[in-house]
Amino acid sequence: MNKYAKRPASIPSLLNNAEQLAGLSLRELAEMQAIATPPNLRRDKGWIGQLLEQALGASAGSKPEQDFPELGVELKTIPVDSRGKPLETTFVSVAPLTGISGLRWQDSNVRNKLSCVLWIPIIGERSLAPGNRMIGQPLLWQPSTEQEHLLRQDWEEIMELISLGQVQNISARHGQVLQLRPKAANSRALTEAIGDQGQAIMTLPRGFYLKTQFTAALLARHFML
DNA sequence: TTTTGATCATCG
DNA sequence: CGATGATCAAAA
Repeated sequence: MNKYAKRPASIPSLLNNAEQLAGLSLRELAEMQAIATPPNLRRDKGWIGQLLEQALGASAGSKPEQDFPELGVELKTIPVDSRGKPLETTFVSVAPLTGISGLRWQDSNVRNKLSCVLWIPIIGERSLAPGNRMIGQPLLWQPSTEQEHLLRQDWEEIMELISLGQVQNISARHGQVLQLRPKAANSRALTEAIGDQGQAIMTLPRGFYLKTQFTAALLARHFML
């Protein structure tokens, strides 16, 4: 493993590359990549994700698609404590707020992104400096039948409310495993949505997030193997 | 401005 | 002390 990471040609090779990173601290990986380690994440909230993307040869930059489109794999880092429990909900994708009539689960961004995910746990409490956090054992995951059913139910319920102009009445409590929450740099960043009379309104952009209970269960299965 | 990567700050 | 809602930075 060096700083000139190649795009893996296959899923097994990607998984193998990820396994080679397990046990390293983020500082060690950053040094191998010749990337500076920030003292905290206040101004570098995407640092961990970008570090792993580069190390594994993921597509550069921001795209609404998967990180490894030719493999159909999405890369996600997930902060966990020393017991492997997620510290945060996991962002999945921005929620479409307009032009959603006829949009089906099968064609949704949420399903597309979650169809195959390479999870990389990052072990370390918030108090731990980013460079001292450790890379955990990766997990290649595809939703089970039950998991996909839960995701679909939540997604369909939330999308129906959005299409009915109820965006502003949806709280993060809707849904069992998937939640809709604001996703914006600040409260002034607005996007178009449907109002309760069917009119166009401006509102905060929203994102779909996986609840910690869901990701915890998903990781627990792996850690117990 | 919107997408990516997320963490921060506060409340019950 | 976990969940919810708010917010941060970079790239395109």
